[in-house]
Amino acid sequence: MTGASEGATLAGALVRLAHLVQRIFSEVSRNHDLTPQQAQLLCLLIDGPVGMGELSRTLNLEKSSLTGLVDRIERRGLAARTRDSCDRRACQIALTDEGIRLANKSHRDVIARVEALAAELSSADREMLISSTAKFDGLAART
Amino acid sequence: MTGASEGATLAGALVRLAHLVQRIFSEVSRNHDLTPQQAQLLCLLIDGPVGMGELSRTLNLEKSSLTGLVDRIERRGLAARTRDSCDRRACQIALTDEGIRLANKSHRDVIARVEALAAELSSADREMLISSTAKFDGLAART
DNA sequence: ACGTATAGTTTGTTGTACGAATCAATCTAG
DNA sequence: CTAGATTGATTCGTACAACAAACTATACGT
Repeated sequence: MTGASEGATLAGALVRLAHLVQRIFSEVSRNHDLTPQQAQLLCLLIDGPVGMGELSRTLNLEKSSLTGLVDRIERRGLAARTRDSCDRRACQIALTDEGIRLANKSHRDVIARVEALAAELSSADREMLISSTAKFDGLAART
Repeated sequence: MTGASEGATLAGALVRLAHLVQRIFSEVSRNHDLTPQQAQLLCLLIDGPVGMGELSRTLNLEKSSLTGLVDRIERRGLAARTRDSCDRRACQIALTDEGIRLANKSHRDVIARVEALAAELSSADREMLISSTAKFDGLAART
């Protein structure tokens, strides 16, 4: 992932950055007794119930993998399946109260940790970082 | 991971970015019949043999987890353990010829995919992205 | 109504990751 | 120089993650 002497290549910097974010995410998850995947799922549900199909797409997970993940999150009482009224095959995954609590806490913590790291950057640098990464993300969205 | 309506927050952009890099990494790995973890290990060994201790630290993995990962990579003939001459407890993990081939190919592919995405950015934007992410990585290194 | 497509689950397998216990080599006091 | 602590790595048991293929049930088009 690092390796192969990339001093200031774009890819190198981005890969290191991804690794870093990943680590933060893992640590935060662990602090809340969640796996990174479970925390990620919770965060994805913060804005409201989502169907399995959409989850599968945004998480890049096979439907079968997702079933298990949701099973475990449900077994812990953090979310629940509710049958979709329009389509009786489909279901929506919604956070429980406990799930909302945990999701918000995790989300908040991740943000805090990232912001803490960035605290030493000048606000100009922060702006640049935001705009350039956002621009990059934008490119990817159209793929 | 996304969720919670962060329009242009720093953390939000970085998390999305990490997710994106992660996805690229997964796809490339899969194309070479590797898991992301295995590919990451291979890339880490490109610059030469590394000991278990250092690997464990840079990968953020418990020693016991690493043992299994190296086992599987070794079973596929991509790397080999060699006892350290100075410390007979320790061992160095070195790529085999086949491992070198695969590692380089994977590494190259990841870079290519990232660069392809960034190709549409103006060179000024690329420069900004590089310098700002590198600066951020630099901050984290001192943690 | 029939066939096809879609949404999710089940099943079986491989890989990932941890912690606790273990083992051997090394280091360090005394 | 040896007893005890430390360090580097493996083993074992367990839980989770991820996939593919096969399957169930609902929805939809003609």
